[in-house]
Amino acid sequence: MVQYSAPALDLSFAALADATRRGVIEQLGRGEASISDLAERFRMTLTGMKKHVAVLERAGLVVTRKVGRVRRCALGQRGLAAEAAWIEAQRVLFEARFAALDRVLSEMQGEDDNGH
Amino acid sequence: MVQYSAPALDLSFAALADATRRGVIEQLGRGEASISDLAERFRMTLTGMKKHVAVLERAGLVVTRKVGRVRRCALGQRGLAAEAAWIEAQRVLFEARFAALDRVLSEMQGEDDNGH
DNA sequence: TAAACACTGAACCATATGGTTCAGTATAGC
DNA sequence: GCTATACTGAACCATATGGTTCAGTGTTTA
Repeated sequence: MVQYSAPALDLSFAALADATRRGVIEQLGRGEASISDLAERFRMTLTGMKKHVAVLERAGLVVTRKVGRVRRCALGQRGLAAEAAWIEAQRVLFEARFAALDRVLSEMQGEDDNGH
Repeated sequence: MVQYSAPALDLSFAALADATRRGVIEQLGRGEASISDLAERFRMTLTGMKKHVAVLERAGLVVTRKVGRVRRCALGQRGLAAEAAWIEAQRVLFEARFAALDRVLSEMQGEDDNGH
């Protein structure tokens, strides 16, 4: 594979490409949680959940801190702004292209005025 | 791994988690292209690019059709609406949580009125 | 009809992913 | 101090990913 770099969007979209991790984000949106909390809710071993949290943390979507023997997980400050921005920019293009197509189609249908 | 299902968001976020594929989407936003066009622009073999296009197609982000010996690739009708919606919903929560934190912090700092 | 072109598919490779178990380590509570 | 709790790390497994090469297949075009 020979990965030379893993820019922010690579990491965050990859992090979002898993239903469990999206669930974790939704969950943390309702409040902090420990690894145990999350592991129980998503029916998974502690080790498995810790890996998911590590992926989210590496992507900057989640932050954690150790409090006694418990690791508390919370949403990261960075949020999803960059991801939202990229998607919005593309959405505009998607829609622009189909709007253009629609115009062409309606011109082809609009037989009351003659094209040149 | 034992993947039981691959819902739409899994496929599309996974598709977006690669810089080449995001580049292909941006490119197709400026017009249709053949596999050869894309392979050349992204310095890759035809076979490699075809795989990327297949991933985008499976995610519903791109559609292709064969015209003679050329495969023409274009943005898919579905667009990125579902992905944008999920991200926006989470962004609201991210921001709500930090807004709440900010309120707590500024209350702690606002020493002109006494807390109870 | 022969040659060039555009793609396609199979096989291969190295590494990543999503899980597990098992054996620790550090902290909390009786 | 002992025990239960909460996590951590290493090792393992099956499959997926991101590329490649090589050998076709179907289409143009001269």
